[in-house]
Amino acid sequence: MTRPQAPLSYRDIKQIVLERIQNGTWPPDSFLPNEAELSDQFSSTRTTVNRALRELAEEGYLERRRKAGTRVLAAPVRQARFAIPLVREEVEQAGAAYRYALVARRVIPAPTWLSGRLDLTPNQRVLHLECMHYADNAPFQYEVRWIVADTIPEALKADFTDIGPNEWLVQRVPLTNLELSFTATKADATIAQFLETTAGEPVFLAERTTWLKAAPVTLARMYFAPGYRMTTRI
Amino acid sequence: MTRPQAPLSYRDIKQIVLERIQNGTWPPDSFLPNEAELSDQFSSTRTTVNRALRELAEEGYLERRRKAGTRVLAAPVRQARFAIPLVREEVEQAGAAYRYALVARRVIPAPTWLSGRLDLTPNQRVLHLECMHYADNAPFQYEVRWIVADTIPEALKADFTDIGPNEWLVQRVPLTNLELSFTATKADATIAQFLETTAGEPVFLAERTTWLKAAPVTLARMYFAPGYRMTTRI
DNA sequence: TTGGATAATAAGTGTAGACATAAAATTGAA
DNA sequence: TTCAATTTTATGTCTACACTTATTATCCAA
Repeated sequence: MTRPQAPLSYRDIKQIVLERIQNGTWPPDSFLPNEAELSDQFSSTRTTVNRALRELAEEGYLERRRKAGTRVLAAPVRQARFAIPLVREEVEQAGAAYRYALVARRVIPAPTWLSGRLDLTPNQRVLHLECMHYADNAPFQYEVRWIVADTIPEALKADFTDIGPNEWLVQRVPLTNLELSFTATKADATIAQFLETTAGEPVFLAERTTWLKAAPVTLARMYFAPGYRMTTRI
Repeated sequence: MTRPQAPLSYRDIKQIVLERIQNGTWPPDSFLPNEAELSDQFSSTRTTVNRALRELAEEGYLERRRKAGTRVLAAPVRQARFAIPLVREEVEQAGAAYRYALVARRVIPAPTWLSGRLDLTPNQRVLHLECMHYADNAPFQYEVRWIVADTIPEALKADFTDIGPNEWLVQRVPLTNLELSFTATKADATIAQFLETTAGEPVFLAERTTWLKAAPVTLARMYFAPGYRMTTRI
C-alpha cells in the first residue's frame, strides 16, 4: 500500500535525527550531512531541517558552526530547567492550602555585607522584611528579604501584610537580571523556630538577587522546611 | 539624515517587544496586536515576527494561543537553566585540579527501596559504586551510585578506577529520561568521613535517576562538600 | 616555508505566500 | 434556553528562494 508520503514536520525530523544519534547511526563527534542534503533525504526543505537542527542544538545534542557543519556532541550538555514558581503556586500545586504571614518589617540602612553584595553606597536605605509561607498550616518557607529603597521607592508604602513581597515585586517590577543559588545550610535558632524544627538541622536555602537593568532591586533568602526537594524531569 | 531603514531582524523585534513589555506599553495580561499587524508595524514579515514572539514565549514572557492571540504574562514564569556538568568539568572550570577515586565496587541484589524507586523486579542485580571527586585534593563530591546490570550489562566489565561512572555512562549510554532533585541533608558518619567534615553537618545532595526509554539505568546520589553552591544567572 | 588574500561552503536569517489547526464566536435547531 | 454545528480568526507550520556571514580551505607571492 504505497500512499503518498505525508510531508515530515520539523518535529518528525527532530525525532528521526535524535533516534539516529541515539542508535549510533551518527555517533558522537561525527558530522551530520549538511542541511541541503538532509532536506533532500527527508524530501523536505532546508528551512524545516534548519528548525529541527537548531532546536536540537538548543537542547544540547548538537553543535553547529557555520561552514564547519553540524556535529553530534559526545556528552550532551544536558540542561535542567527549573521553573521558578511563586511560593503560593508551588504550595497550591501540591494540593495544600497556602497561607502567608508578615513577620517583621523595618527600614534600615544597608548593612555592610549587603552593600557589598548589591553594590550599594554605604548606609543606603533598604526595606527589610521577614515572612512566613505555610502549606496546610505547616511551615513551608521562611523568607528574609531586603529591598533597595532607592530602586523601588513604592515598596516603602506597600503593605505586605496580605501579599508577599515576591508576588508584589513580580507584579510591578519587570526584573531584568536574576541570580539564583542553592545551598544547604544549618538552621539557626530563628530559622528553626519559624520552620518548627531544631537548631542545627539542615535546611535547603535558595538565594535570589535581582536587578532592574544595573540597579539592584532585592536580595531574598528563602529557607525551606526540612524535607523539601526541588525536582525536575527532562 | 534619513537613510533607508535596515530591515529589523527577529532579534531586533524580540528586543523591542521586550522593552515594550518592560516599560509598560504592553502591561501584564494585555494582548499584543496579532502577528500580521505587528509585521506591518515593523515593516517585516509574519515569519520573522512569529519567530520573535515564539522565542519570547519560550523564554516565559508571553503566552500564545491559537485564535486567542498573544498575551503578556503577569508573572513571567522565569525559568532557570542549569547545565548539568560533569563533576570534572565543574571542578576544572573553577580552576582547581580534579582528582577521582573509586572507593568501593560490588555487585549486589537491589535492595527493596531501590527496586521500588527504579521499578525493578525483586533482587535484580545492580552494580553499586562509591566514588570520590576532589578539587585540589580537597573533597568535592562523594558519589553513591547504583547501575542496573540488566539494562547496562557492559557496566559489569567496566573498570571504574580511572574514570567515574558518570563520565563512563554519559559517553556510551544515550540517556533518554532524567529526573533530578536537590535537597539538603545531614551528613552521616560515612559521608562526613569522605567529605572531611563532622557528622550532622548539612550537605547539599543532588539525586539523579536516569532511564533508557522505559528501562531504568542508574540512580546516583551526589553529596557535595559543605559550602557548595549551585548558581545560575538569567 | 610562511603568511596573507581569495574562494568556497555551510549555517544564519529574511521574504512572500500558502495551507493547517485550534479555539473562540456565532448561528441555528431542538 | 441550551447545546451542537458552523464560521471565523490568530497562531502553527511548511515551501521555495535569496541573500548574509562566519569560517575553512586554497592558492599565490614574498
